[in-house]
Amino acid sequence: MPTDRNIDLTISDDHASAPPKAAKKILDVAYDLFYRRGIRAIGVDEIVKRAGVTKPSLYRSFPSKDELAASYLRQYDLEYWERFDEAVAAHPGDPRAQIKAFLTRIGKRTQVADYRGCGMTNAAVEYPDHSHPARVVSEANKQELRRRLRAMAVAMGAQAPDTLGDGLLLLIEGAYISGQLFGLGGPAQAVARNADLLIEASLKK
Amino acid sequence: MPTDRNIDLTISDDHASAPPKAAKKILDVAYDLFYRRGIRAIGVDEIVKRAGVTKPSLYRSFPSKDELAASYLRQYDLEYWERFDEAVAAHPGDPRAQIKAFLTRIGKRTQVADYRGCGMTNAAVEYPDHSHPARVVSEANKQELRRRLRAMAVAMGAQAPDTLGDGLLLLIEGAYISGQLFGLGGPAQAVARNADLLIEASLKK
DNA sequence: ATGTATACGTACCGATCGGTAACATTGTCA
DNA sequence: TGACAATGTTACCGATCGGTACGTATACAT
Repeated sequence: MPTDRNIDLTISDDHASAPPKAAKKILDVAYDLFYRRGIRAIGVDEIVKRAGVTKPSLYRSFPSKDELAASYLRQYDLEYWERFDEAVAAHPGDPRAQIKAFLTRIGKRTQVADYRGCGMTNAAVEYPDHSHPARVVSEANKQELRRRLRAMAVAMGAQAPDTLGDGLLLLIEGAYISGQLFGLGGPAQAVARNADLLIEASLKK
Repeated sequence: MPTDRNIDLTISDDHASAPPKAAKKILDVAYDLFYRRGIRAIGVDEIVKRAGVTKPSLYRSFPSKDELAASYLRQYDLEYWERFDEAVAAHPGDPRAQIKAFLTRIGKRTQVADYRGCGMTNAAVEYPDHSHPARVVSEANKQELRRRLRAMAVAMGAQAPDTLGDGLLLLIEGAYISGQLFGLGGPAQAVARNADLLIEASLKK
């Protein structure tokens, strides 16, 4: 009875057999390690050790560490938009409330010890080279975030929707970063309030 | 930005009196490399090679690579507050104009290819461990930034000065990060405009 | 049972990591 | 001239880096 991890996965994963594939265990462990401690800081040896597999197994499922990092971010991307869409779905037709819900959630998440910010943002900082596989995923995620925020600013009827959308993006990125810089009681807890203030000022007149 | 800091070295270089200090060459090169490509990404071998010195020379001047990184950030800190104080000095007694000047400058600096954001912020992302020498310097710098922004929000007569100060910090950090994420035409160019909007909204009533 | 394909493990690779020991060379000042 | 401090030279350390050659175990269809 070696592993009790990933039991939650079996909920959607039916059949009696279906042994937990090495690739999934590797990606799960890599996700956690890469996010919490950084991609460059984690070696493949530690990943395979914590995943209970061996190195060749990793390289049969992923062509390289860089591609494993990109896979981690693709998974991150999926879950990111799930959270985003949840905030959107909670307030249909009310983009201002959607933003507020999303930012309130971010603000809350930053108020925990050892908060590590946004995996996408962190990866971009770790890899300045625009051609790095991980950075490609990260940049695409941020472009999409910008697109959505600007669209919501339009829907809110902002005077200068692109400016407001970008302002919201700046606040969000600032929350991610200052969340991990300041820890509890940091500026990130004020992100939703400031965003609402900014929205208010951008709709005026 | 660190491009002009080597000039004095080449011009005033030795012959006459002082021998070229290895420590300075090392720190100059490390500054440039650490900032542009990241601390973890740069090995000591590359630093000494580019500095034209040898490894023992590095370790006679700096106890470790981590301490060299901290020294780089201490230098960064000095230049950071120089720039900040320039913006302040340009508008005596007018904190709102000081902020605007500082943010306008940041917004401009982000609009260049291969912009790499804030060295302090980047170092904190690279080293989540709060006890890391580089991170210690980084966190102190950010605490000071927060302190100053909040004080300026008070001076501006904001309704909730701590909230405004923190909001400005979020915008600034967002500009640093999105500057390196989006490159030219990114959201960071709107930082000063959004800050002014936020200030306006925070003074109202 | 047997062949076959797939999954996994043992052991290893060369390169690079941060860091050091021991000694030679240089410039400056007295 | 002699002494000192700073730097250079060469060679090395153990650990870890990302990555792989190659043999072994298991599953399944025939």
